Amino acid sequence: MEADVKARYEARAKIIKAMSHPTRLFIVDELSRGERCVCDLTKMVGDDVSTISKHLSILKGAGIVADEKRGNQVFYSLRAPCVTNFFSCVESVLRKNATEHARLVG
Amino acid sequence: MEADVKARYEARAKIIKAMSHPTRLFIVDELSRGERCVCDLTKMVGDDVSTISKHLSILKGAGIVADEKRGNQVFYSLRAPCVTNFFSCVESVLRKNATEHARLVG
DNA sequence: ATAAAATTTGGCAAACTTGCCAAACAGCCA
DNA sequence: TGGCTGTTTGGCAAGTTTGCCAAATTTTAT
Repeated sequence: MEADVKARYEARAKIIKAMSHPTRLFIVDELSRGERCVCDLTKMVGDDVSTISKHLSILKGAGIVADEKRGNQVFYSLRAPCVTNFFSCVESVLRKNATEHARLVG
Repeated sequence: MEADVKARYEARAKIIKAMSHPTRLFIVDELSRGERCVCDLTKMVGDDVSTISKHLSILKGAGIVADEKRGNQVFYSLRAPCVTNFFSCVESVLRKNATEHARLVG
């Protein structure tokens, strides 16, 4: 594969990779309902706040979320709401997988 | 997060994770144009055939592609063509990132 | 049977990811 | 100022992913 084509797929993969973690997917789903501060997300997920902060910085680095500081809180919001569209496709794959599995098991 | 909710996001993440590699993304893109044998994909990507085979088994394990053996070749095809929809969103994020970057650099 | 072509599997080292803790940093208020 | 709350960063150990090679497997052809 030529270097420029490869670079293109690497750039694309970086964005998808940012979504490829259960916690980050949960965060994206939650942000689709409106902005949330780090403290809210931390309470919901239940991991250490430093862990949540790092997940958020990965999403931000990919350009998927935006952050805004207000007072001593940081609010995150979806910068690319279209990522929400991934869910319906993913759900359809999961349903198809479940059906196939049921068929094989009998 | 409750165990069942967590399991749900893990299942979703597994599918997105399967797409989160440049080579696998290329393969999905290529398969959107029709089925391809492992040998075709290997030539296009230029990695070792065992590497391509492993990427394909990850995509298959996620339920994204299907395989069919014909003669001594194995043909892969998209089992979940909706994953192709990811690309337009990813491209829009990349464009937005590029614009933002240009703005910051001046 | 034997060989050749296509694909998968096992194994391994290098690189990357994850999630916790502790420490640093920033903003607010007494 | 000092302390408090909210967030980010550095560091690290454990786990995961990647991509190559060599070996095994499967199918076709001689």
